[in-house]
Amino acid sequence: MPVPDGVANGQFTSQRGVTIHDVAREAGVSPATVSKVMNNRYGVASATQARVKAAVTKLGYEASLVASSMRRSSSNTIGVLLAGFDPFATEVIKGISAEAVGKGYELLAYSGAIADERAVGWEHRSIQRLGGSLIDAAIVMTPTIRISGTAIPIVTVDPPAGLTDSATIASDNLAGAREATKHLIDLGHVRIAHIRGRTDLLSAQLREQGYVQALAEARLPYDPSLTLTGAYRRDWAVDCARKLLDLPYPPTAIFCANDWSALGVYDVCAERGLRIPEDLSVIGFDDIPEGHVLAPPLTTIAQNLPEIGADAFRLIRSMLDGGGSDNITVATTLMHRGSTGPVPA
Amino acid sequence: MPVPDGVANGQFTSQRGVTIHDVAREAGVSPATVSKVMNNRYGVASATQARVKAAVTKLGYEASLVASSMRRSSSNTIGVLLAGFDPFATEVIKGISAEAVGKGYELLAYSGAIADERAVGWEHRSIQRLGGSLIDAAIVMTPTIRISGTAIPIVTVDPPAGLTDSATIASDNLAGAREATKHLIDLGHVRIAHIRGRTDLLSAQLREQGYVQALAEARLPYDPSLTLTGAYRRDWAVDCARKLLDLPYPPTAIFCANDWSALGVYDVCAERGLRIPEDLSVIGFDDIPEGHVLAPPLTTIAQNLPEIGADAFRLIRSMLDGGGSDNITVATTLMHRGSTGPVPA
DNA sequence: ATGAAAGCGCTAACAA
DNA sequence: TTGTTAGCGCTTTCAT
Repeated sequence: MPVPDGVANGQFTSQRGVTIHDVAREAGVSPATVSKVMNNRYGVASATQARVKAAVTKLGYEASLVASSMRRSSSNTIGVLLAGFDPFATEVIKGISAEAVGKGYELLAYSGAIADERAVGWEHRSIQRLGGSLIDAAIVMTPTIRISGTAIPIVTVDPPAGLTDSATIASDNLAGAREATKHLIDLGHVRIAHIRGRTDLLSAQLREQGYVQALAEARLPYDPSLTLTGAYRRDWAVDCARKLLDLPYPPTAIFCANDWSALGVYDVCAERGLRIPEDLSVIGFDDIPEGHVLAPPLTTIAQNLPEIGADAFRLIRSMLDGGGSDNITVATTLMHRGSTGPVPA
Repeated sequence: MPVPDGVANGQFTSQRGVTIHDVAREAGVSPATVSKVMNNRYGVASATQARVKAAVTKLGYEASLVASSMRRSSSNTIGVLLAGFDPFATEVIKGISAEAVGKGYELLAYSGAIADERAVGWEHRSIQRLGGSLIDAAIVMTPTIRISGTAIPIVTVDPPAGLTDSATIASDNLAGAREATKHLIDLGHVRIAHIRGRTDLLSAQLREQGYVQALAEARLPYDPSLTLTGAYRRDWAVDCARKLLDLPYPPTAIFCANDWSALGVYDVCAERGLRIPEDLSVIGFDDIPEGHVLAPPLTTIAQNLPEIGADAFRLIRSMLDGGGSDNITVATTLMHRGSTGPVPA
């Protein structure tokens, strides 16, 4: 194994990188002066400035983010706090990142729940550990609990139920669910089932509510036996679909609270030889890539995840500038593909 | 706007969060004792321990990552350094994150190129700023330059040309390109063009090399006029495709260095009324989602991005444990979809 | 215009 | 068993 230049022993022990003291020594000035030059403060002779800059370039010095953010109040960095880099979080991050370009902030995505199994409360830990020094503000992705009493501005993406007093961004789950259900109604369906999500999550509550509203708006009867809990899980949805199809008067269409649940419905149709959409219409929510490659491709309600991220970034910036909190909702889009069709004759 | 508990004025000024001193005061001990309790050091009376723990819980204290990593040598955190959260980087991160679960490390993805326009050299800056204190090691995504003389172990994903002396992970671009070309040859094609990528990148060089090798292995003539530079860009590829099809003896198949280039070929076929694959076979590289929804869906060489991430994590861990550097190559997969077929009669 | 000194929050070494 | 001291790298007064 070749030794990189500048590393003495090929191992990476306590080597600390080049510090402000190294630059000061090289330039023959004090660390304070180097700091002034680095931060463009007034009161440094241009000759000294040049000497320091030369030393900085020669040594490849960059101020340690840790040390400077510890001393300063602001680090110019916005934190994105998440439990793990799942597809939802990463799509939102792409939106944050795109919006952040050229705005003068660095982005730092921190996944602090990976180390220990403390699943609940990771967001509090992450905020405490990074807040106030390393990051000036945080965008928290789908937290498990209410966050309160933080020292920095927080924007919550996909908030838990009951969190309306702080800044939040989420898809318009209510309108999306209404549109999904209305789509089935427009196709002539009258007996429409709903496989709902995790009832402890606000998103699932709103999607169910949208379903109920759409039925009411169309003056269609609401049959409680047609709503089962799939908990956003494919395996649970399989059970739900079986029960639904075993009903004496089964539904002709199912609105699934998410695409994973819809996949479960596909499974059951395959096992029973039911054709989609001829025998049963299926609509999902989220628009995951897996839905595209299904046969037929899944009709679903797409979330605009990058837009959620962009909104989150704009909101956190405005809060950093002294602006107030807000609760933002992002429009969804009906993706009419192959899994929904007219009611069977 | 409601005021979160614990924040005095509704604004988030210099509020610093709860420190070790607050806990010490609350428990009636010294900060050092609190530190010992937090880090499970021996030599603390169990009564004191209980008192400190109670104070910690009451105040919701978590040690500042910045302060502790500044004092310690290790922070237990692995950094993922990137220019921005693009699709390539995020897919790899998913793999890193999945592999990191339960291994006792935190993950910190830092995008330091967003703030200023210093496109080249962002990786050096990020390493200097975070290395040695905030992160114990770094996985650097597609750097623009050679990295050398770092104080911490570095693994490079998708390295630039000429970087073989340090730890690297990349797709097996050579074998993938060979397989793509061979696929076309097996279909009976003899006149196969190549729209190559950015010639300054190692990946593009290897893909072109694989194309040439496959031709040689099949004892097919290599015609330099059939290789044009698309620079991984759709618009450039459009020009390339036009030139290729205007040739007196045009190719019957095109191997594109990436899927974006293949999209450009699709554009040209549409504008000229050429059918894919009846009139022209097209194969790409990367397997981006956009390729799935094309008509016909794009045949391509899929990179196993999550596997690249997982390998990167494993390698960096082994280096942290004193292991040596390595150059790892990850297998690609031919995705035979609709855009390649037998040579036109 | 420059440098000395203090201190951000934490931990390791040492003293009591 | 506990507390005191020093210092990580940096920035910010405040002297000089």
